[in-house]
Amino acid sequence: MNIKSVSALTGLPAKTIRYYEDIGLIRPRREENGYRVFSDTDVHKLAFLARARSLGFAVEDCRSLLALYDDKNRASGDVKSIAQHHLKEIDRKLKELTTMRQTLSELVRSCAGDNRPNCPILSDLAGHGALRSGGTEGA
Amino acid sequence: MNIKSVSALTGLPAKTIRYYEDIGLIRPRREENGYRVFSDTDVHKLAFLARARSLGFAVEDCRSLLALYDDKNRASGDVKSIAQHHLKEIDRKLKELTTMRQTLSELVRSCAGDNRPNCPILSDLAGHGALRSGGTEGA
DNA sequence: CATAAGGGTTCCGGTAACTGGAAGGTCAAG
DNA sequence: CTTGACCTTCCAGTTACCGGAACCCTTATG
Repeated sequence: MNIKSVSALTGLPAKTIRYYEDIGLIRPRREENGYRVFSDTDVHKLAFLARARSLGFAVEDCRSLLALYDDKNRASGDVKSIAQHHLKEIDRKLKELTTMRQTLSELVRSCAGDNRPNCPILSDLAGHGALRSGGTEGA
Repeated sequence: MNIKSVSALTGLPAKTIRYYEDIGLIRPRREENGYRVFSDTDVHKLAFLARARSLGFAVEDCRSLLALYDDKNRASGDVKSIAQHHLKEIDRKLKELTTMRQTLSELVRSCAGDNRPNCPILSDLAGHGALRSGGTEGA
């Protein structure tokens, strides 16, 4: 199986597949002419990676997950631990984005969005920095 | 005002302030000895940038926003347009993260997380790639 | 006067996870 | 023999910085 077919099969761009080889996530054989040859196992691993990445796992997490997957003596606790950590990260990002969204949507709502210069969005951006003092010189 | 004070005042690391100068967001004067001297205007701009960045605006958006802020003949519509675009991006990310969170939390919940190897998380990652066919060679 | 502390400066490299593009080899078809 | 579709490697760029090295300036102190 050549890279194009694997790409079609896994949904991963060929560039990404080469990259994954570069960083040692897979080790496809080579033909005489230098072309990569992907075994079913390689394809399976790539599909695994694609799925894990789509769930937002970092590539290094994916490496660990893949290793655990290969290890038939693994403890599911190790897997769960990685997933929980990732889940926390997601929650952190969600919280941050939600806060941003809240503020930003209020600002957008309050802005006329016409030809006039008056703009609550800019006022907020400019005004929030309540600089205590320190300015001893002019512009 | 030297960089340390400005850093304390704006909450931006000195490194970041230098970076913002590098990419042309501010242009502080220099003393004879090469030290940066920040005017009140510089500090104000940096506070503006800090606030905009905290709302998730990309640095290039910040550049545009700063330009609009400086332009007393701006149209608030231009500002609003940038903000709305950013808001859409935030919504996109929120949606993506929410989907991830949903799947991931189910997987985490379903995993025993003990010493046994059986793991629904790994099963999901491995199983989702329903490879249609194509495998003509073994590993 | 030497030096140490605590500023400041520039420049280089690294981060995450790829993506785009150049330059060029391989292979089957016409 | 050339065209076109593959494949290869390698280099650069992306985003928004951070860490660290190597070095300068200033002031205080023994």
